[in-house]
Amino acid sequence: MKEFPKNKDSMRPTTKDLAQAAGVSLATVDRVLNGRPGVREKTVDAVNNAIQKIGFERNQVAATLARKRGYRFGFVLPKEGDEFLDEIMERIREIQRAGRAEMMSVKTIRVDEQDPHKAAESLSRLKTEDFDGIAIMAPETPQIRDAILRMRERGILTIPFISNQQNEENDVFVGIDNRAAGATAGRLMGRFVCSKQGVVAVITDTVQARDSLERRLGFDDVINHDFPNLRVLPTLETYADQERTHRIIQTVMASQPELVGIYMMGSEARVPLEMLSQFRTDEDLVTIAHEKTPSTVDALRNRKLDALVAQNPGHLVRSAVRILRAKCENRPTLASQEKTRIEILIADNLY
Amino acid sequence: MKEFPKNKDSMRPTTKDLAQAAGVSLATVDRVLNGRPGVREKTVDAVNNAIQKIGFERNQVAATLARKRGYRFGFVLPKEGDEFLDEIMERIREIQRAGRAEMMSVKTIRVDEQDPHKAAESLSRLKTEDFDGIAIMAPETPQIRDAILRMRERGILTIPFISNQQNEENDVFVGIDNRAAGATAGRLMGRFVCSKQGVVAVITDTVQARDSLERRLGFDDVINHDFPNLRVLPTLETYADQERTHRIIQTVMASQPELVGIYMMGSEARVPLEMLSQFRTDEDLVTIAHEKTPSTVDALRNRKLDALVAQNPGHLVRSAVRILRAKCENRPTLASQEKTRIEILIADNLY
DNA sequence: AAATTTTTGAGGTGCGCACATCAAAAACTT
DNA sequence: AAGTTTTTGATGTGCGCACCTCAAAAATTT
Repeated sequence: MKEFPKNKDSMRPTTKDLAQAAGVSLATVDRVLNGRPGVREKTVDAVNNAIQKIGFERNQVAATLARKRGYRFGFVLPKEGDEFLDEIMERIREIQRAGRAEMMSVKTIRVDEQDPHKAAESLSRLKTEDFDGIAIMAPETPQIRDAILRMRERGILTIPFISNQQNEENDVFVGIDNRAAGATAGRLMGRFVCSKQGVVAVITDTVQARDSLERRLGFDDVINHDFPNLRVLPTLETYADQERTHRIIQTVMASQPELVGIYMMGSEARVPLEMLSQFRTDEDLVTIAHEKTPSTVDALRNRKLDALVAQNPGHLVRSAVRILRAKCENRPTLASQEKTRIEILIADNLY
Repeated sequence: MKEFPKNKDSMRPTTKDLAQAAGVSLATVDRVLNGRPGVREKTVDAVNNAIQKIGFERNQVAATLARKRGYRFGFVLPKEGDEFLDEIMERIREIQRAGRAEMMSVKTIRVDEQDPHKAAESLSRLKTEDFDGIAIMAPETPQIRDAILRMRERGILTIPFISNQQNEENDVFVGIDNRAAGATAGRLMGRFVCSKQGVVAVITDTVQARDSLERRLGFDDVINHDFPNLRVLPTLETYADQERTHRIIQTVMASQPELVGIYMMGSEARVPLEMLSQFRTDEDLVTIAHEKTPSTVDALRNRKLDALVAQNPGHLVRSAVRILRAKCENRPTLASQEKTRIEILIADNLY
């Protein structure tokens, strides 16, 4: 005689039910569910059919508990960074604290971005035994691309983080579409300038980075297509150097009387903003920058900046972790949740 | 002789370690952790001190598994709704599917918004035994407020969802600051109009809803303060009636030659947008609406709409669930994650 | 001091699954 | 047909905690 089910929720089929439905033992169910070897294809099919038939879904809570060692993820980040990177790291710290209760540990690995060889070497030191998955934010250099490929060959799960690596089939990528981000900045610029004739300056750290290139493309697309009254100057590179930034801004302000807008295209707007507030006399100059950081927020509040095109650092970090975890557990993700939005921030929706 | 720890991760203190550190039994630890009665205050303190001392943190994975009946949450939603509500429901469906694997069930309860008595009655039928927590989206009427208070007295965990209920100490509220949302719309309107002289029309379903009132306040704030060239007309109410919307828009277009902008303040922009595309001749008319829905997205793409001020439905739903769950598990939430952002959408960042 | 109440301890059970071991059965080889 | 390999089954253990019962100990009352 069968026992009564303890409650309605417990009606969910378990591995035991699955074994029975498939006509195999629990051991075989385990082998199939966890992809262990030594099972005939026929048997695998039988189990999979039974999964469909009874609507079995693995209880991830029980599975995680049974794994003992929870999940261990890593974030590879550049050693030197700007305010935006600080935000990212703060969010990683948040998830480190929150993850403990859910048997998840998160570590950061800092690599030297300036030296691709050292960076690649750091990557090659990462061991399969220590990580279930790694999110990598690194510029696109041959050394690093190779290092990532070798990591994959070693069986480490990796996903690109914020800066995309080109030739990968991008089944996943945590970050924004930089071309669309540039287009967004372009349209805001066009609308805020208000059909005045004029020129627009574009400033960034370096156009070497693919992100910068893509943003510029998107920006130009929109301006050329929809705002013929504006002319965009060649991109000015600061090389993250304060002196140089100073000179550049001084020069462009002096030599371009028709200047109506400045687009700070890199993720480091702090220094250009400082310079700008020294020179700025024309209250009508439209300024747009990227990323929400203490200095951009401040500038937005003080009307030194008109708009910000941003990606949410907390979302980026949590999305990376969710995606890695889903991959480990062989689950799909919620596409709608993992698409990182291009946010527009003005003084009123700074939250 | 002590055994070796199985691995580094298992070094996390367990309830057993806690019991030892506090000098009490496992049973007492359980009583304290789960707030069961019959423990002297002194003992409770001893356990809490030990928690601090050894850095104990309950393993939520194990706790959830041991609870057997996972978590059961509910969403109270209006019976009749617009496209925005459709989006919300779609996201609830998503989380229903995803929640199964994590021992979480989510149900929706539709109530008649038009009839506060019936709505209140529906609420009073909800039982403690069936729900661990409920998110409530309902207008602010005395009957409903009472019903919610009585639910709380019955010991049901509730949080306001999207439409805030006034006099609550808002320790939690899932939704946006509508005043800031209105201000955001106001600034976009002001900037997009480009210092032209003119009047702006404001359309909504009904100004009865607190959301509408607050948005209008924020909108007026910004326009009055920063855009003296604009004059905002009294709010036009459509009562969600197609005929009436038609008349209203026809009238305002005909009687206001200086009309430079229209702010569609409610979450139902579909009908006004349809009407507008019939009448609109002036390409310079600036139009701003709320919420990302099929019709607003379409309008944005076709340049019938200049900007959208929106809240992300998926985020709202997931945030509500995370908050409810955290409350059940007596955990804090990540403040940065649960603050719903006021999004600005234009044609280029529609993702 | 005895009776009563309150507080605590000891111990067990099971959630659903991962992971391990060993033996038995089935499928191929020679 | 005997041996070899592959596949499957039976069975156990434990992850960390919730939840339960019963008895013992401590505190309080009479």
